[in-house]
Amino acid sequence: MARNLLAKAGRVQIPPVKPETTSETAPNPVAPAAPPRTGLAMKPKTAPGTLMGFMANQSEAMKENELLRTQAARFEGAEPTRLLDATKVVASRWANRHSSSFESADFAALKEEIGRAGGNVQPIKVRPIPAGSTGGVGPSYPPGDAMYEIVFGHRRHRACLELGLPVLALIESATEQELFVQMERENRNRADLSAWEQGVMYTRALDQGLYASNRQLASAIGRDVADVGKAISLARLPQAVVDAFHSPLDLQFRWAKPLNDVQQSDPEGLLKRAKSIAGKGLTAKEVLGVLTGAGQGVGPSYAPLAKIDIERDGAVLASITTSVTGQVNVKFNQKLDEVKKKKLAALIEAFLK
DNA sequence: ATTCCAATGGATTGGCATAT
DNA sequence: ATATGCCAATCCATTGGAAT
Repeated sequence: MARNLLAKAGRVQIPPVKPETTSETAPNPVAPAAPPRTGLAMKPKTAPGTLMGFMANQSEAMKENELLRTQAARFEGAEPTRLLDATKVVASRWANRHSSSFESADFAALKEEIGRAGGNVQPIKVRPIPAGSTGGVGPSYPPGDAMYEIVFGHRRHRACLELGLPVLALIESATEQELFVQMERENRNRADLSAWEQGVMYTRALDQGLYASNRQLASAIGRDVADVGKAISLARLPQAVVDAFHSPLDLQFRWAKPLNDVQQSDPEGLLKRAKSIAGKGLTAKEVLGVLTGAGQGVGPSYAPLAKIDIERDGAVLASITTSVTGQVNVKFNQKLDEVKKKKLAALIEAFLK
């Protein structure tokens, strides 16, 4: 399993990434997450056995040459961390952060921490935007006015920007695809990017031709194509459907299928229901239940989620619950003897006919 | 020119394992 | 209990070559 993943990653020339640690400080010419990859030079020592075998057959001179190239490549395009004017740093065009990401308690805590420290201790990563070129967003920048595009660290940058502080950044050149892959990996390693945000990022990359297919994209970022597909289908849901949730960040991977089933079978009904509950303060699961048309004879029956209690003299004897996937569970709050169980089985059988 | 067929690539689905 | 990651099986569409 893990081997499989490594093989995939190796094929698309992505060196293993170890998560950044908070102890990292400037200057650090070697980006931990992104040694530039150029041809053979990027092959790590931990490459698959086939490569090891190949290397073993090289002459000493060739091996030394290879080693030097590898070392040189690690510094190629890399610069030490520097304090940059936060206003000279822009989000990349692949930026995937929804505005809610900057309104959460998490972000407030991060901002406060950065404020206390007088800046971000853990550097963000940026790449220079060539003067006169169109950067990640917006128009081109005048020559002489150095601008940078964020590879990762959007939240840290945003915090510094709002606090009026300079942002500590590691500057490194990167191609469009490298930028995308690094950004995606960093975000996913930090596990703070929602399914929907991931989908938006992937959708953008596909729409702009960065990758030709879901499969190629998934392979490039070392992810399963199934999960990429789920994220994308969430991101492609109509805006009204996304708006029905308190925040798009509430959308879960596993809801992609039920929502898309309804989108296929009853698009008008879906939109109607979505608009009718927008801003009503329902929980995400309740929204899902309404959107999937449970109990309305429309589309697949997913999740009416409300619990039904069967009571007598004020005591709950049994209750019926429904899972998000539509499984109905009946729980008895008392023991049943064999006779009653058999009777129940017969009742259920007759009921399901 | 048309039809058939196999190979290939891409996407979806459902199930299982693991983590939280 | 739920969310997530991973995978095999399956379906679908496209492509290219062979046969007619």
